[in-house]
Amino acid sequence: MPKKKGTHSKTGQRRSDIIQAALFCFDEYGFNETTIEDIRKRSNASSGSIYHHFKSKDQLGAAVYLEGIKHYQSGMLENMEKHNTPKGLIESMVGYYFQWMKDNAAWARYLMQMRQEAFMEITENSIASANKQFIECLAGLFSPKIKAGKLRKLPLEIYLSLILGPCECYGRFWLDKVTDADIRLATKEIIESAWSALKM
Amino acid sequence: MPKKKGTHSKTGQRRSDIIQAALFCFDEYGFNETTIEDIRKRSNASSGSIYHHFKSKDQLGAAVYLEGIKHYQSGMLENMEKHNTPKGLIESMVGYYFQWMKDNAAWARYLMQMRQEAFMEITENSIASANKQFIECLAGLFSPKIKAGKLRKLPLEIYLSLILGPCECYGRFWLDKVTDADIRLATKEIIESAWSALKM
Amino acid sequence: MPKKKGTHSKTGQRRSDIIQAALFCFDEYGFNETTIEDIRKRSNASSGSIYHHFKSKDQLGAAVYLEGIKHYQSGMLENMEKHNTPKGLIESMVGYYFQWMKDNAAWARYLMQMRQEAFMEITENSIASANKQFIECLAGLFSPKIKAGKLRKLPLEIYLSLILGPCECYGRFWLDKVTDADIRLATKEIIESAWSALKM
Amino acid sequence: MPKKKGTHSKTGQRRSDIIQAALFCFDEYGFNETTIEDIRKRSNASSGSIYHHFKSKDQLGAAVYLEGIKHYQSGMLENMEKHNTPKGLIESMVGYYFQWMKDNAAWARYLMQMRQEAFMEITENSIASANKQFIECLAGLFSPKIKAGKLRKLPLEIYLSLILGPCECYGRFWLDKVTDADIRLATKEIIESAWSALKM
DNA sequence: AATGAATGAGCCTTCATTCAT
DNA sequence: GATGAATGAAGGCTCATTCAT
Repeated sequence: MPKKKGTHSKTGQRRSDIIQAALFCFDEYGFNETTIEDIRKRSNASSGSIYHHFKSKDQLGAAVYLEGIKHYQSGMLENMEKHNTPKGLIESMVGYYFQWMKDNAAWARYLMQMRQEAFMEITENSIASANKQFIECLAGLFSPKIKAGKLRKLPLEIYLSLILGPCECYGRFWLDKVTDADIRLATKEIIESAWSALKM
Repeated sequence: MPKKKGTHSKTGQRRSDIIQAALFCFDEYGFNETTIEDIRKRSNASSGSIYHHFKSKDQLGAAVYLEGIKHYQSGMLENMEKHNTPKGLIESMVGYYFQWMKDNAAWARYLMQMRQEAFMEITENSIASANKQFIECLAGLFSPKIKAGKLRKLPLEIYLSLILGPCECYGRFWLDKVTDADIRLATKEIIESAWSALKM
Repeated sequence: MPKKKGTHSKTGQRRSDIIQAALFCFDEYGFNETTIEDIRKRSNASSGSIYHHFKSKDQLGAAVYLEGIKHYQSGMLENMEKHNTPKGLIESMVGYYFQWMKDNAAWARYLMQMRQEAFMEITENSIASANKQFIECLAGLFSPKIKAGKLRKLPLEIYLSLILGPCECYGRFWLDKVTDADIRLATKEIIESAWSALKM
Repeated sequence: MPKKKGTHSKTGQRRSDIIQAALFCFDEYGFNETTIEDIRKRSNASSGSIYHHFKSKDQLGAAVYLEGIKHYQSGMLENMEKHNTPKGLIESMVGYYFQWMKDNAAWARYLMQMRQEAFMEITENSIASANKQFIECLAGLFSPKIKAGKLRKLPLEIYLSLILGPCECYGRFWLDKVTDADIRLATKEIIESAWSALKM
């Protein structure tokens, strides 16, 4: 009877294991410093198996990235739709940002770090289109409030900068453990700051 | 059979050339994708000369980083000291941030990208101590205003997040040319947002 | 686009080929002058394959060394056990020494040359322990004869110096072809010299 | 007033310092592992100065070697001439061997280790001719005793093997501190062994 | 689907050596 | 004679990727 490392053709367990192992390693050592061998060890897969599921290391990196932003973005949008008031949108963005960050610290760090990487090109724009769609959804949520005169008419980039910019900055403090960061206070202050700037 | 490219024992010209060449390449190709050969070509130095001035590629990367933050941080502090009023501090931070970013786009991109890298360890904390000193200077500037009741008493991380967080976020849009970003507008809005949140 | 040169998962043929190629090169050019490329060419392995089997060039050097002394030492002990009389031990040591040297000239040169190298540290004392065991076995063979009053009671180092010291010295003459060395004569003389010094 | 590291055009102090520093490093790290930089540091000379005195690293290595064997060989011959009797020659060789080894341990180790190196070629046979001359002198000392029927007629290689072979072997034990080696005993035993083998 | 030995291009780094001062 | 920044050839080693099994 030959070896078998796992049983499950359909579940995609192996694929999922590899992604989790890769995320762990990328977070621990950095993407470039992580070798396929590292991922192999942690996932209990063979290097051949990794290449069976992902065309290349970059593809794997992109897959991890894509899985991360999809999770993050869809969750945020869901959350915003539940609190679809002018202030509620802002509150839910900030609130969700920190919540997701705390629940998915490794992913949060990875997404921040990889933002600049040349993944767009590799994934044939899966990532770019996810981002684009996210932006459009956000626009779709804010737009009615602006038209209704509840929020100021400003470019979306300003909205994002005032709402998520501080979150990212504070989030990095928290992730780096540079501070014993009081996320509750930050949440409150960032919301107030953005609300006072964006409300009509 | 070495050629000599010029002499300059004292000027440190060679060292400076290498740093400039490295910055250019790191920005153009990314740190990991840049080879010593790339830097050699662009700096007109030999690989041996590069290693004469920097112990390793990582050390060179750290030196570039350090030079960048020192320039950025000292400039910002200088600027703030010239506008040492409660609102002036905020205005000069935001204003300087964008000004420096526009004047030093390559460095700005490099500093953002490399933030997470393991340079701290290599430089024996030159970077960490530069950051620490910067933070302390900022605290030293804000503290009197807070004590005088002109600004709210909040952790410095909140101050930084509300002032520089949006700058970074918007700056990234600008650097990525994702938008035809109106920096003037962003400056105004970020200042107002932060001021309304931090003023007493 | 790798070529395959042949497969042999279990046989360890590749590993063995590399050791043989390395020994040849080390003997021909010297350890330091031998490049991995030299060994690669001669073994028909890829450089990657060499590093798959040996962690480093030093490790490879140590593996060659270890294989050599194991062969030499076990053969000598075997031979001595077959001639386990007071004089027989001495005769078989000297006889085997020269026989092995002639049959394994490259290895003999390599062992002599590398004796001082810092291999001990690398191999986590595989070499040191092989030597220790060899010494103990020798002691185990001589000891009964000494206790039985057939051989003089002297430190083992003296035994080795009087028996193998001349062999090494003469062996070096032979290996260096400094002389048209008459090994038969040397064998006879060395045996007599040692025997007359060590017998009771 | 420019720097001056030492004053002495004629004494050859600098050259001598470099040789001493080189010997120390070669003994400590091995010839190949020693860099010019190591020697530079220890000798307080500049790399340029080292190359002013020696054409190359190999030349320096050879110079150290040559200085060593000249010292060793001339001392041994001197000593033998003072005890120019059949047994006296053997006694003085063994006695001097150990005495010199103890007084010049670093040199002794270096000479043993470098024996195989390709110095001959570099030094235009300075070493080879020193060796040749040494051998001839030895032959010149033993020859009369052989012709006078006081010592057996055997090839010089046998003489050397029986007298110096054991010395080297035991000397190595001593140098490696493998044993708390009793040199007095070894001297006596080696002399007796050689004498009984070589005397008529 | 899985395995892991094998591949080899490529890169960082070392270090003996040179030479303008 | 001395200096040390500069040179660049050379080589050890890594690691993403392949493929026979």
